[in-house]
Amino acid sequence: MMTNLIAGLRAEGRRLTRSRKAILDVLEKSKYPLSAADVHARLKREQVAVDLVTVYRTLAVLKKLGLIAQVELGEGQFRYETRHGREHHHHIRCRGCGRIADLMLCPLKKLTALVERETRFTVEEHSLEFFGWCPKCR
Amino acid sequence: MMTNLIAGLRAEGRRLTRSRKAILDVLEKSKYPLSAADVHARLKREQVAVDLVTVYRTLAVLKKLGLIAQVELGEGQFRYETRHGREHHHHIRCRGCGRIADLMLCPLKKLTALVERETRFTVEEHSLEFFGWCPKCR
DNA sequence: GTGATACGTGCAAACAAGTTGCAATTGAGA
DNA sequence: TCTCAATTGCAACTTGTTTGCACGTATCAC
Repeated sequence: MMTNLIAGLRAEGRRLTRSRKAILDVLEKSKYPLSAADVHARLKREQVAVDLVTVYRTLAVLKKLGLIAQVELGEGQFRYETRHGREHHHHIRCRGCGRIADLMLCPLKKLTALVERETRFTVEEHSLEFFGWCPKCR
Repeated sequence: MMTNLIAGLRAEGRRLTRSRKAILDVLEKSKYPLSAADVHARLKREQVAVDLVTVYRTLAVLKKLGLIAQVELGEGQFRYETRHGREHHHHIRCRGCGRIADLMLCPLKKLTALVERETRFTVEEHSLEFFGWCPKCR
């Protein structure tokens, strides 16, 4: 949210701009993760003129600040969603219509520790996605 | 493996070709999932002349036949690995060097049932990937 | 408030991954 | 061996994402 945005940007000597606010705002309002093109289209719909390139650059900044998360759902593109006010969660995507729903669960705490022990990697993040058919497409 | 390949192809009125054998073979030999470009490079190294386009088309066929699985590891590209002789498993990828290791575990049976009940989707597949730092890059 | 400066933006162009159209080639059944 | 549809290679294209550069503008010091 805006407080975090300002603080995060400050901390890196970066600036708060109209575009950044607008892009974060679009993501905050969406119920599911958006692609760069999605964000761009929504900004246009709201009469906010921001270049697609700026959307990409801004998403990179917001991601680095930890304000948004990058998600891959088997589409060959990235999607982004806010972290603000949302619990850690995962997604399910319909193979028919592409509908995406949130799953407010994550039982991987213990598993992460196990993975670290087994592989000697330090786990920083994980992604868990389900794919299937929604009621309408079944 | 070849028997499955032949049977699968037959069943769809498709043919067994040198390229298809070679591509499946490359995937069988790899210890980690490969991108289309990786497969292409390895074929070239083995003096097997196959166009990159054919690699893409073949990967699509093998995937449809269920002989290989498509994996996304946060790189903005797809990777593929054989299913033959390998248990269902997941991966961990190093944020430093990109090294990919297999994780021979998957505790999601129960969770899948839970997801189906909650979302009313029919779950067909899931992906679970970890990201972190390998011992060398830490 | 004003000015200086480095960060941010738009536009065009480049890149990278993956796809498509089409003519030439080839596997597999008759 | 012949036939014919499936397969392949090549070129061109599409889509998603990144980069270079000149211009614009937040922010800080005064």
